[in-house]
Amino acid sequence: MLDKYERLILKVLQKDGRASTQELSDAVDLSPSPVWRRVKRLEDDGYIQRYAAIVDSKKLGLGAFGYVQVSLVDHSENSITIFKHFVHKSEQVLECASITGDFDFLLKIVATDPEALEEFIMKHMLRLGVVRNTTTTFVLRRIKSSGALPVDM
Amino acid sequence: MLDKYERLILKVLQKDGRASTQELSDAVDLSPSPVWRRVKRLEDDGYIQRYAAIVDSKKLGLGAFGYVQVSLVDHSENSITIFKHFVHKSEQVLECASITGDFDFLLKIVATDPEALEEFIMKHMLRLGVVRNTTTTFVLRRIKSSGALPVDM
DNA sequence: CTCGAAATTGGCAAAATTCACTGCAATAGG
DNA sequence: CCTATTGCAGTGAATTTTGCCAATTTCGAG
Repeated sequence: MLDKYERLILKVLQKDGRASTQELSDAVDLSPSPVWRRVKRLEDDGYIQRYAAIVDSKKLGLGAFGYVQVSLVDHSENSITIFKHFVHKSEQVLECASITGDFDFLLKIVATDPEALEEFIMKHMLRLGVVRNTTTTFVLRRIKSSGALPVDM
Repeated sequence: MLDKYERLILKVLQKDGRASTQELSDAVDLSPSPVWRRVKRLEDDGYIQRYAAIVDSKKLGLGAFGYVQVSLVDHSENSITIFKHFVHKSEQVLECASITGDFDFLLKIVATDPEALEEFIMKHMLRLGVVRNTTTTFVLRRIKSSGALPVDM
């Protein structure tokens, strides 16, 4: 599957997505050409989906995070479509997953402040007409965020 | 604070962290040099914290995600330190936040499969001796993940 | 409100570095 | 001994980075 070099490369690239072939070569202790071939393969085969700049939320004035559990009024095709569409078009929804338990979805929401967060839920989410019930959990402090995926070694 | 070009640049770089100055220049409709200066400023001022490769979890054999709410046995300095240390050293813990509500922390965990996820909680987290209680919510399907932060425009 | 000086910012061009990418001989591993 | 992979070297291109001048905006004095 993945050899030790590929695993190392993934590890490094998750921490520094702009590492050049040369830098990777140094970090991984393998000459540039095989490193380059591996990176290319990792990209082509979809191990690396894309690259992204990680932005400081506070600097952007986004000081409030919350997790919102959502249950829908029904589970018709239509309701689900409406809700998913809302999730995808709303930039404030950072993550969304369907989950086990009493609720259908768990969303991670960002906003400038707690009031704005509540407003988002009230004014936008509940107005969809497909949401039966929600439970909001506010983030007091972010201890760890967007940790890299573990690459077994 | 941030002008419209900087906001656009952030928007693009969150989607493509490897966009070159030239590419940004085209996307933002501003010549390369001011674009370059802006990117540099965004990096130096900490708006851009770092760059990262986004890796496909399934390809790595990581097929199980879960959200785990955790409450500690007490809130002594010591217990909190132990728990936080565990969170930071555990690669399987992708996110952690202290939260409002009945629990103290909400963690996002990844594992190869549900059993491995449960094992992680049982064998590793509960063995810390500082965890009183946990509630695990399994992710059935990821609808949206790691969406870029909204940059007001 | 107008005018003009100062400061900021954009655009162009050039330089220098670095980078991606490709053959090929050497090498290692089975 | 054969196959797969490495390391090296080279090449051409793309990228970053800097300096300079023009354009634009800002802002205060009149």
